[in-house]
Amino acid sequence: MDFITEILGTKTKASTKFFKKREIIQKQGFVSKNGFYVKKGLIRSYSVDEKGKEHIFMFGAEDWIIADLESNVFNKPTQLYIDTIEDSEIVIFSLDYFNHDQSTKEKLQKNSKLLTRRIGSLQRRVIQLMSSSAKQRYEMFLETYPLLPNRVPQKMIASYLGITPEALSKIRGNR
Amino acid sequence: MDFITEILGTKTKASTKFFKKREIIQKQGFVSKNGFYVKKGLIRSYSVDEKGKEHIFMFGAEDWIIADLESNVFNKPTQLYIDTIEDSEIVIFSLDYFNHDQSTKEKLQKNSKLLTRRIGSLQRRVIQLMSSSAKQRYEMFLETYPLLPNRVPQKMIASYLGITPEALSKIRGNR
DNA sequence: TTTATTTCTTAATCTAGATTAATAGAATGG
DNA sequence: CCATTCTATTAATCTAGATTAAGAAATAAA
Repeated sequence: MDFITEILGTKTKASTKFFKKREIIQKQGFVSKNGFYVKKGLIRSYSVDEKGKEHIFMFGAEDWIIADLESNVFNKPTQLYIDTIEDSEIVIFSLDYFNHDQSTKEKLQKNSKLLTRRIGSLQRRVIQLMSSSAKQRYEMFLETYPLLPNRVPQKMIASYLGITPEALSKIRGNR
Repeated sequence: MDFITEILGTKTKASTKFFKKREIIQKQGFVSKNGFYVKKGLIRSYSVDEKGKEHIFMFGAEDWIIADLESNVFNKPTQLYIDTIEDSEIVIFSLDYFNHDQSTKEKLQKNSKLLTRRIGSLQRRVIQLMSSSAKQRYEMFLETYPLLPNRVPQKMIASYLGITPEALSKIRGNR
């Protein structure tokens, strides 16, 4: 049994779907009600600013959950696009799930741990963005996600780091 | 009954303590096991980088919870100091609470909502840091926390925004 | 394969915000 | 109350990273 089933339970009507590379899973502008569990493949969530520039919020490889909780919680249109970087198999499930009665205590506890972990990484990300240089952030990225650079184009890594592809190229070339 | 008691339950041995302005509640370098609920007053969590510069991660006014979940979850020394900006009354509680059996389903659900909300704001913060100028971030800060500027010195707002006091002064003076 | 499109690199120039420094105003403490 | 220490402002200078532009390398498509 995979990780998401363990949390959601077997009775949940979460549907599994297959997406080709570059397919859009979620568009900016709607209220987001679903979470996406990556069974296989690689996806990303990103916002697009007024100037049309993309900012990658998160990568999701195997066993990760991508969701726009900001949109779901505050009930406002999502700022995040979600699309696939590789052909992917995705489990789509309702984010309201844990607010309903179906869930058991055990599952709720597992979910709490999951959420807490996510807060932990976001906390670190915020502190990093505020206090580290682009070079330091790139080095930390490589340490934290050593396998991603093989699967993700560099311009997307730059976007995740909050810098331009040109700046990343400079850093990598040690200039 | 206040908000934190509602979540923790009345039987929990959470202790309430009083702190004077500028007292340190938590020091960088230890594994953080406690959360801090602000009953009255104002506190902040912040990291200090290699150059000795402070970066405010979060303000906590009445009814907020401040905690270093990154430290607690990954069981490593906290990067965050926590101290008081005003004289404060703080409820100190164990972060492991929700992993134990004492909690009820209802309380776990409340806690999940809380965590989800926090993820929502952190998400927004990350996207903002990546895609908005200092001026835009300041304007959004004023919208989101209209009451804080009356209680927080400007240099701390600058620190929260990820800029220097000089830069904030420039922005405010419209230069 | 050849062609078209996207990605990466390099270099020149520009700019938001950092740094440094000096002054004035506000808060704090004896 | 005055003296000290913090906080905010202004201005000059500096720099990390943005922008612009162009060519090279890699991918995809035909």
